Formats: sequence, C-alpha cells, structure tokens
Amino acid sequence: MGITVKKENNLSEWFTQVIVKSGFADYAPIKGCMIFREHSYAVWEKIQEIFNKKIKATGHRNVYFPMFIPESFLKREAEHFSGFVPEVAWVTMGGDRALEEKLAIRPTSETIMYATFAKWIRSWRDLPVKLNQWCNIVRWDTKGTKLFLRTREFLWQEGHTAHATKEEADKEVMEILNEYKDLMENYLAIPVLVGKKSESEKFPGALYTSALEAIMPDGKALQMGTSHNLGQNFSKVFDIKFIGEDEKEHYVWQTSWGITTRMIGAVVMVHGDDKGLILPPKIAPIQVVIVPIPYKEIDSEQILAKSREVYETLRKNSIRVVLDDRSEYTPGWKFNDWELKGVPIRIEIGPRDLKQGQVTLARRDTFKKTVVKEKDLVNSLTKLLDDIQRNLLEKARKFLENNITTVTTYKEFKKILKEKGGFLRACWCGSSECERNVKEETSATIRIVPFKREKIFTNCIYCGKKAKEVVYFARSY
RNA sequence: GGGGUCGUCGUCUAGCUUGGUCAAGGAUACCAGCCUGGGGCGCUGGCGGUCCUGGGUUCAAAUCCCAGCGACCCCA
Repeated sequence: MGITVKKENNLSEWFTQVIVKSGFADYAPIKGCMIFREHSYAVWEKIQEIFNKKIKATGHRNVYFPMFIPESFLKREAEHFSGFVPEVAWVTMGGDRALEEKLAIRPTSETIMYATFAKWIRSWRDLPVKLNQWCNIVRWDTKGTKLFLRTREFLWQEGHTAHATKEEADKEVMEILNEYKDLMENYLAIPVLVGKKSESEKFPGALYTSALEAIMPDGKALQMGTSHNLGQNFSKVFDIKFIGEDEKEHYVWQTSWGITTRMIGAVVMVHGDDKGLILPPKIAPIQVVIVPIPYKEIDSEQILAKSREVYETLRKNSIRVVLDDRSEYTPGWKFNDWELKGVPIRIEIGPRDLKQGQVTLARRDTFKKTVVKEKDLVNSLTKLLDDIQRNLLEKARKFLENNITTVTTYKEFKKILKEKGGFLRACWCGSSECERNVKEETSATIRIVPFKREKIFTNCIYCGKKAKEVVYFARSY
C-alpha cells in the first residue's frame, strides 16, 4: 500500500510509486504513454483555470487547430523541420489506402497555425494576433518513459502571437515569461531560474528562446516552460504579411510559448515526501479533508452530524473540502490514504473535539497538529493554507539556493557536478564548441543565460579564453 | 548512447540454482458476515492465475535454451 522506498535513497523508484499509488497516473498499454488519472487531471484543470485567467486578462483567446500537419507545412522552415523530424509520428494510411501526403501528428503547431495566419492577417489593424490552444502533443521519444516528465504524448498549452514589430514581440515573450514565473512560484511553489537559452538549446526556428528552469531533489535541472521570439523566420516562409501604417508591406514578428503537464511531475518531485504527495494548497483539487473519528454508536451519529455541518461551512466559504465518511475504513487508514494523496490539511473530529466545541487540524507538510475552536475554523484554515503554500515555496527556494554553485575551474566544475549536482554558475566564452565539449565530457548543458548579464569572474570555464557571459550549467531531465 | 535487473491471481511476492512431490503457496486487495474506531485494527468464510508472448529441448517446463515484447535501475 504505502511507498516502499525512501525518496532520498531512490528518487526515480519513489517517484513512480508515489504517482501510481496516489492515483495520480497509470501506465498506458502503449509504450511511452501514460494515463492522467482523475487526481492529476484535476491539478491540470487547476493550472488551466489559473493560466487561462492570466492570458485572457492580457488579451489572448483560446482556439483549437487540427492535430494533423501536412508534411509540406512542417518542411517549410528548414531549421524547424530538422529539429523535430527525428521524433515525429506520421499518419500514412487512411483506412486501407495510403495517403497522398503523409500527415504529422503535431509535435507543436507553429506550421499549421501560421499557414492560416497568412490568410487572416492583411493590415496592421489585424495585429496583434494573440491565440492560445490547450491540446495534446506527440513526440516519438526513444528514451525511457518517465511519468509526466518524458512521455510520447503529453498535454500542454501553446500560445502563438503575431506582432507588427520586434519590440512588441520581445515584450510579449517577457510578459508570458513573467506569467509563467508567477504560476510556478506562487501557485506550484517551485522557484525557477529564468533567462535565455544558448544557440544550441533554443527552439528550432526561433530567433531566441527564453526559459524557466527548476531544480529537482537529485540535483538535475528541469525545464518548466519556454517562451520564444520567432522573429520573422516563420512569417517569411509562410508569407504572413501586413500593410503597415506606412502603407508598405511587412512581415510579422511572432512568438510562441508553452507549458506542459511536465510541471505536475515537478510538483510531485519537489514537494513530495516518504508518505506521498504534498500538493500546494493553491493547486490542490482537495484542500481539506474531514475525517470523523467515531466512537460508540451514539457518539458516532453526533460526530457525523458535526462533520457534515463543518463540511457545509467550509464549502460555503469556497474551501475545496471532502468529507471522508466511508465506514469501511478506520481513521488511521484514512490518514495514510489522504497523506498519500497530498491533501494539505486534515480535520479530525472525534468525541474529545465534540465535547470541547473544537476540531483538530493536521497539516500535511509538517505533520503538526493543532486544535482550534469551531468558530475560528474558517479563519484558521485560510491562514494555514497560506502558511503551507508559503512554507513549500520557502523550502524549495532554499534548496535551489543551496544548489547553485559558482565554479572557477573546469576541474571544480566536474567535481561539483559529480558530487553535488545542481546548477553550476560559470563563465563562458560564448562558443558553441566549448558548450558542446562540456556536454560531451560531462553531459551538463547550459540551462540558462541570465537576462541580466552577471559580472564576469574568470575566463571561459572550458577553453580559458576571454569569457563573454556568466551562465548556469546543469545536467537535466 | 552504454551496462545491468526483472516479468507468476487486481497488487506485492514464494517456487527457478538441481525440470517431476506445483492441475502453482503466501500476503494484501476484493466480496459476505461479525468486531472495531484519535495513525494502514482483528476474526471467520469466499472469489481470484493465458506462470509476459512465440518457438525449441524433454517422457515431463513457471523452472533449461533462443527470439520478441514490456517494465525498471545504474552510468555517460
């Protein structure tokens, strides 16, 4: 029933067990694919709700494009095509007849959307176009499956915008990046590093890519989201032109950006413990669970009645609450069950509480139990939920800070990477060759080039020539 | 990319080294009934298995051999 390994001892085994046993997900009968079960899908719906609100407030609207992309579309932007083609799944048959042109199952939707943008955009008055879609994506990865983190099919949102100028596109990229950062830190309680990607790590076909990177408990980095300025690379090949106020023809400047169900995997890994999941209150589908502690027959009735009353009160106060009145399980069993599922707060109502006009609260993150008077319950809960949210972020932030190491020599770089992992803050000359060599020799890559250029403190960590940037290296998922 | 481990009721597992006593044993879950209840309670009875798939060796295969499929772990 419970998790049989310690998170500290065997992270990947722990990760799989927590996810499957908590009812977050299951393996699908198709290699590389997973089933998002009720519990994790509800978290995804929470994320959708939060992010939809954000982007709608900034003038974006949701759409849905087909999941099939004609090969000829995908091929138009050469860099884009060569970047994605190794892991594209193709549809070649319809019924028992071969298709004239094979269809890609979207690995991302730039090409099919932009072919359409060309039809829709005529004048500067049509700009900006700011669209988003929630959908599934297929990337035929050959590496092993890691639930949420690496599966052949996953869910995401992809935003696609078109603007009159580069400056507007730059602004859009940053605006979204900031919304992502807010979502991750203030809702998922996962602190992130933000910055640009190096040339070799950027999105195929982009002018530049900005990204958010988190750290996992094993010291590996996890990319949490990306926001790209596509420049005019796609508008030129898809012929997306508009007549400007200057009465001349221009190509649009575009952006695209996405976050995926991978974030749910990050939440599991970052916050969970040996008892199971720990969900940040703001994205927890169930924030509070009430477990009645019945005693003799007579008390049981009263305790259940009181539990129902409390349940109603919380529900009316918009707290996401469940009353676990199953009679076939003992309270102790239920405690373990809800802890496995990561519910932030448990309310226990037993004979003692009934007599004193109080309830007992147990928080999931610290296991601390407190007793509150019934009349103070809603206030106490609201405060406690905030507190748990804050505590999770704080803990994760400390971990991130403790796992950024500034290194001055390549020897030190390798030593820290091997012994500790985490982000390695180092100076870099800017050449792709040094980056590639480091990757080949250590498997660490440049995760982030900070937006705010940091002060150079040594020569290039690899070649020893004059450095141009301070960057953050790490091994990554 | 390289190396390794594993696949037996829904789940976890015993059996495999040394083929036969296994028409596969246990635990858990599930169902019925009791008993309980502030940390995975207990008792009684019941249900449940193409031993991953295919081929081979053999009088005889869960067990040995080959291939395939799938999962997991470690290293770069």
